Amino acid sequence: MNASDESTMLPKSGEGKRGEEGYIGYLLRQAAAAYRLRLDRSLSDLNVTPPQFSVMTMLNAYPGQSNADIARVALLTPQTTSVIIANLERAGHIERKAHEVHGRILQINLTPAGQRLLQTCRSRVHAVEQELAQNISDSDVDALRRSLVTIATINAT
Amino acid sequence: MNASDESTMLPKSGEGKRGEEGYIGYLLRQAAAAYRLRLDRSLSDLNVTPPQFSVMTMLNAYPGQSNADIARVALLTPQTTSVIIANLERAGHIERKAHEVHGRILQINLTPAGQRLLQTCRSRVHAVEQELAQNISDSDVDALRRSLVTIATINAT
DNA sequence: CATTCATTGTCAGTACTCTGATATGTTGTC
DNA sequence: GACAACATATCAGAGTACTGACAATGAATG
Repeated sequence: MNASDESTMLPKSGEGKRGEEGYIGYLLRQAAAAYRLRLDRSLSDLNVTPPQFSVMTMLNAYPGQSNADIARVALLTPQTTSVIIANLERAGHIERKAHEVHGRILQINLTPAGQRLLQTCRSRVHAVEQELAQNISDSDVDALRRSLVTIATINAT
Repeated sequence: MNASDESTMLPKSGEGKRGEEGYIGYLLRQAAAAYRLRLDRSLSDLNVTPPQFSVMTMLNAYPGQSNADIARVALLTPQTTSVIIANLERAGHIERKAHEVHGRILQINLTPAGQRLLQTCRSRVHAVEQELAQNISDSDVDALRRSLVTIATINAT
């Protein structure tokens, strides 16, 4: 049951103010949440979250980075990445060792188990990505990527 | 200082795999995080967060909804909106009262103070929205809205 | 009427993400 | 060498968001 008697006044998702006429921030949040949820479920049996997959992908491409490096690349704060990296370390997917020269820096690398896990994750993520691309025209996908990069870059502190 | 000796190998944000060629989920997450951060800072002196603004906007448009209603409209779980609504209630921006007929439902409404606050928030959010729209072509904004609605709606449970 | 089912609200637990603050290590300047 | 400036890591606190589980209310079915 609905709380109001005029429950028919509630627009359905994707219509009116809740659709293409709404705030961009609102649409952005919902789209990101929906996509993340799909990814979440697709990776849930592997006990890997989308942010963890992101960090592992970066460490695979650029091994030996520090927590601060990861934070810069991911456009996140060091405190945030610290939590994600701590969870990855606890699960045995990554290892940290002190930098030879710089005593305070901790260099991070994927463990062999982490590399194998990353491979499995990658195919899952690709599948979700494919599914998405099939529901949007190619030209819209191009515009989408362009716009998202712009939004992410405008005020990237 | 950088953790690796080949620090120049790190691509800058918006370039290569970190740009228009990367995962859509990755771009989506970064764009949503960047936009949310801008909104966060623009509203910080009012002690209102973007999700709280969303909920207040919905309650203004459709007064008397329940927590479960809000969750459905916002495409979030009731647990999530419950926390947001509890914070809004603690701050005195909203009020909850039992439904006359249905004993368990709690209907939510903005307080007068909450309505005034919403007006202030709205102008701030509009400004951020304007700033964004100026950096993206009109046709790309249209495609962006279209794509975001599609993504948010595809598997909206 | 009794049982079942769906809805509502909420508790507990986990993870992600921010701000603010603190301690430690490196570098550059005097 | 002493000191200031910067980078790194980390602690604490708050808000957002999920899954899983539970009790209470109302509706539907037998």
